[in-house]
Amino acid sequence: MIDTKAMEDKWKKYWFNNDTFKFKKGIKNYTIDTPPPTVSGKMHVGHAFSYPQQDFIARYKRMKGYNVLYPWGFDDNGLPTERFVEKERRVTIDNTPLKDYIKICKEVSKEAEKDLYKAWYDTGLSADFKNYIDTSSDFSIKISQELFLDLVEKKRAYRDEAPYVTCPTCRTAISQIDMKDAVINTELVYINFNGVEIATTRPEMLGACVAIFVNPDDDRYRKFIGTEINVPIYDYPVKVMADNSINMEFGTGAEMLCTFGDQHDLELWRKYDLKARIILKNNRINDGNIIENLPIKDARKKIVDELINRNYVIKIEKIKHSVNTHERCGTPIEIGISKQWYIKDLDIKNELIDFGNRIEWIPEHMKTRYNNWVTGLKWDWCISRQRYFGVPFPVWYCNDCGEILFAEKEELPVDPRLDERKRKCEKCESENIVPETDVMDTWATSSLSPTLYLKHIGEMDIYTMDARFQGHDIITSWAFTTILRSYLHYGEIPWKKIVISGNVYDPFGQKMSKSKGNIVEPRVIIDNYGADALRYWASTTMQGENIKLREQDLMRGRKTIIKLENSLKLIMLLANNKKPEKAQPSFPVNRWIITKMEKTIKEVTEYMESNEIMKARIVLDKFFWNQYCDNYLEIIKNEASKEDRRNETLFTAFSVMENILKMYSPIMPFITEELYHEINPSSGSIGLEPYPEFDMKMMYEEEDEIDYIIGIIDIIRNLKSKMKLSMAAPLENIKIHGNSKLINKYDYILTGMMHIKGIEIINSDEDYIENQ
RNA sequence: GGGCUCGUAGUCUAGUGGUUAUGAUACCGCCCUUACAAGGCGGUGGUCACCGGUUCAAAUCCGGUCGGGCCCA
Repeated sequence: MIDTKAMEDKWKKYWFNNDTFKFKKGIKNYTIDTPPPTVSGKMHVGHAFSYPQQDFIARYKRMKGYNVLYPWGFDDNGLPTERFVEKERRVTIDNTPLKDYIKICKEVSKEAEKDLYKAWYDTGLSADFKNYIDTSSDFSIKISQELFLDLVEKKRAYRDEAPYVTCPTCRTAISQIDMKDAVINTELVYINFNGVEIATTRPEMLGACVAIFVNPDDDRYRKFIGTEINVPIYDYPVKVMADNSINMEFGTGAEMLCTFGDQHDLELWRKYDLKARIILKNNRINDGNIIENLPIKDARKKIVDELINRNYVIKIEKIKHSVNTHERCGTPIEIGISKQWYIKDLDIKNELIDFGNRIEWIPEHMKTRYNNWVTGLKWDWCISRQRYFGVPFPVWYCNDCGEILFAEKEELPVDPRLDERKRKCEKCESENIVPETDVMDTWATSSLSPTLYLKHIGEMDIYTMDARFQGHDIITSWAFTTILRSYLHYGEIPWKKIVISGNVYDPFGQKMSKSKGNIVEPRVIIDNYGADALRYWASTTMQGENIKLREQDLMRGRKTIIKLENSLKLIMLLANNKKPEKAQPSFPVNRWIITKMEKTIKEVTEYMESNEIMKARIVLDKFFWNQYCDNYLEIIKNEASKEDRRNETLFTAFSVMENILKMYSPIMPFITEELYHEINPSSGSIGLEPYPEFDMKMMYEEEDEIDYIIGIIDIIRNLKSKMKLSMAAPLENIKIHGNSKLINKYDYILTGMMHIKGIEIINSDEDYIENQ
């Protein structure tokens, strides 16, 4: 049996050394916006499932004569990389100078890239691995900064002192994209607010209270609306106000509005243009009264004790409560006020929905998620992060007059934090200049992937790529921000098509996770079954559907590899290892298999064109296993020994085999490359051969006749099976009832294949066999 | 709470109005046959989640119920 590992290594090397998959721009181009995997994680089986799905299309399009741009990249930018590096090297920004910190981040991600690179490379992807990009490289920083300046020019990027969402653990601003809901156990404290009873989950924010809110339909509080009452302990007056969004069922139906307890506070604060009392900063509360720089938990205890002492607390209730948290670390978010950079997008929701509509979504219903997200946007996109490893803002500030100073395009990439160049304020000539110390959100660079890939090869003129492949979990981040940036910079859609892949679950439909211990590594699958089998498995589901990882599905791929190998071995054997001369099909059996093949080519091509890989593969499987192997090859074991039809039959067997290999090659590139070269030793890669074309002229009317004969064969097989005979056991004398004209015409097929010694044919409307 | 999606043999899955519901896998029986036992041939196995409606006709369309999954609050 074939040594899968050696074979795969051979062809990977061949493709790499021959630049087989290098893009050369032509007239018919097909461009793919590859998701750059993040270096902070491992390649998991979800990747091993989704990346082959884009490779199927890349390889198919290449064989269809397109010049395919299938680039490769790594995302090693931003907070995920910082966390990864801090864990690997035990460095933090507190014990490392910025310059060294950045250097270490680069080093560690370069190392991680090497391992990752191999993992992806081993799945047989036909991406241009020689020529990949990094999102943290000078090249990427330059483009990201350039396009940031473009947004500044277009008045789309702005800096503002405004409420912002922050993660106290990561000590940085985050955006709506980075938030996730979580249910936590907490206490609901009922406080007597000098006459009005309010309930709050955040009593520590009491000193930040700027209003009391009730529902206008709430009879209990109607008489208080418009009046002022004093805040307990702090003893200053706040107004009682009414808003429909207040839930009468929750707590007492009356809430205190603090700057800022949660997002709802912020919404009402904006709506009614209230004052701010900021007492919470960096996870600590400082109210200038009874709490001096205490962490939230301690502050909460202190204020509740104080309220109890002064008899303000009515009761305390334990509840489950849903809060916003930072997705990456799980810490509940805080809302503060500070200066941040934003990209303005709330005013173009309609345009963004329209762009979404102009892109083909596969599966289509995934567009709804995008639409829901865009419709539900509440904040402009905050792109500044108080972190260190990322794309720096090309920005300085004048300490004297406050002017914002932007870098010139010529000096990009630039890192104002490290850059030594002297600057003067353009407005007041002051030399008292300070750099912007924030870096950009990773999505601010990832959202530019089409630009990064195309600029990298200097082909921006083919902008609007053909396809983006990605997971549904990042529709609201990567897909959304890419569409947004594409709209803002170019006024063009980023791609014509977006293909969303599903998730991988364990055999019981459970999500794979470390804690459950049900993680399977792609490496193990490749070692046990081969990369082709892994890819075959990835082709067993419809686009966008989830998949369960089950051994038997990998087995099926493995079996197909073996079957392909053996079927070629058989025809080589029949041909004494000599390639037959070219011949036109004239004998019925050959015409039959060619007709079946043409039908298969037509169907497979149609399915490949519409991204329905699974259906294409099922059609091909059926043709290969049931028609070519089970019937055609069985028949020609005899036919190939007859001198007059030997060459034509073998030629047909080989050419059908070649087309089978070609059609399988996008899914199983290794075994098909191997076998194709066995037939054509001097040929180039099968991945660059033309895909089989449907030819109407190759459809022959013998098809129905042979189909009928195969029906008769099935009956004989059934008979032999019932008689517990081997298929090779001779049948002495049988009577065949059926279409005598046809059976007579093709009796040589029946007798040869089924080892029949004596045959009697009786005309009948019904097909059946009598054995004597 | 809102949205999306799924529910078809033990398991996985195809099937968007029309014969007897597709295929894989598992299971059972037979066959080592001049490629392949990780093979071939044959077979068992289904109230198409439930209720109602539209229709000559529903797994399929519509409404509801129940149950899973995901996304967003």
